[in-house]
Amino acid sequence: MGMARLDKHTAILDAAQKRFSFYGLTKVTMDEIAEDLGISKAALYYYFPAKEELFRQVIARGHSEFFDLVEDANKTIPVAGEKILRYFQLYLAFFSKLLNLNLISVNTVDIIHPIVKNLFAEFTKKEYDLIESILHEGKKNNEFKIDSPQKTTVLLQHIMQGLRMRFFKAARNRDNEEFDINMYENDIRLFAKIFLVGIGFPAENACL
Amino acid sequence: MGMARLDKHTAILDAAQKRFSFYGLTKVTMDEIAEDLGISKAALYYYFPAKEELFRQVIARGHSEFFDLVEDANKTIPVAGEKILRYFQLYLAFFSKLLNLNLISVNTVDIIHPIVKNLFAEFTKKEYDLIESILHEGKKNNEFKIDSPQKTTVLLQHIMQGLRMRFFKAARNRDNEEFDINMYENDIRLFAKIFLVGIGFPAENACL
DNA sequence: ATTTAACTTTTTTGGTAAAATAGTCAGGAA
DNA sequence: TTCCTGACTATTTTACCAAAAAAGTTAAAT
Repeated sequence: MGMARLDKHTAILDAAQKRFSFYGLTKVTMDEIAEDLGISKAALYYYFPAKEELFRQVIARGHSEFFDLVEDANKTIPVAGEKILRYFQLYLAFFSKLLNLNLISVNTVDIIHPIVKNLFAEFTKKEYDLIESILHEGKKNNEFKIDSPQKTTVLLQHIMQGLRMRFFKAARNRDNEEFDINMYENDIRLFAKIFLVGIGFPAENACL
Repeated sequence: MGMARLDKHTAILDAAQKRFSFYGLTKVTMDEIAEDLGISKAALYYYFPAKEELFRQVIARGHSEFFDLVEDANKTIPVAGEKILRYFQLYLAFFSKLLNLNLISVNTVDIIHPIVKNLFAEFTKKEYDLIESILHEGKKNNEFKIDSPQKTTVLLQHIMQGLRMRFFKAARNRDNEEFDINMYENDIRLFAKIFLVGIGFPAENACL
């Protein structure tokens, strides 16, 4: 008595995520994932045509979950400043989760796989649209004092990416005594505060 | 009739810098540097006991030059906000120079050489003291509204490092259409603006 | 005190066979 | 048909080693 096809799909993604998030794309074999699920490798290939595709879907699912959360939040928040604040929080929670599970390898891998690159580009694009629309809205409301929502969005993304990358790197060289997820979280929190005040949103509200 | 010992030292550092800044530590041989100088490799070793030490001194000299400029500037500027602004400018100029000369390899090298690591740590330490003292001064003057100069300094450093690292990475994957030193410069400029306003320094002064 | 040619030692590179892993297929069970 | 398996092939990674390159040394010359 088998599962429905969709459940099976989900079960495979879950198992794959468990492995990938611990060891990264290259250090996980399809045999291992199949064994975790108690099926043969060939069965795995019945559902997923390639390892890379499986990996891609694991990451894509994570991204979707994140953006769903963000969009839900934005529907219920009327103030642009609060939306940004909420975005920072969700972003932090999302990447902290990935970090704890060691998705590190995805981001620090040096010879960047084209798949990862594309996923990252997609994520960045969606994130850009999201942030840009919030900043634009905030500017129209006179909540924010910014010249260019576009340029500010780009900067914001670059800073977030930079902090993340920097953190991943520190995490890899463990000898680095400053390696600490709290440091990353503190950075993001303090940055959110300074950024919001810097673009004209009252500091008192920035209780991140 | 040979040069004075110190001039020779400097000439060697210049020649080495030229090579290293184009090709990075690993892709330059001592024979090449010696040939550039028109001397034998053994003569080179007479002045510098090891390749790594030569490399170290090239970088250390660059760092010294940078900090000398910053300290000179700070002596003549009374306002903390202006000092920070000037720091951003000098920082940008310094790393733009390194970037043009392709010191990239130093920063993107994956198996980070202990030498590079130490140099970087020293740079970070000096930079920390410098920025922290400016922020502290600005807080005492009521120029800046910050809770913790220490934490703010750490954040500032992390953001600058993150932006730099992100840029280096983009520069390596040239296919990345966004690779552009102007983008990096624009980021720094806009960030300086937002940061200063964010910590309470009047925006009008931020004419970076 | 400086420099060199010739030397030794260490590191990097290139090639290759063996092992590991991705991916396929003919057929069997549900 | 839909799902799955064992046994297969094709590709990639690893482990090894010898040759080449580069770091570093030394004895002797200026």
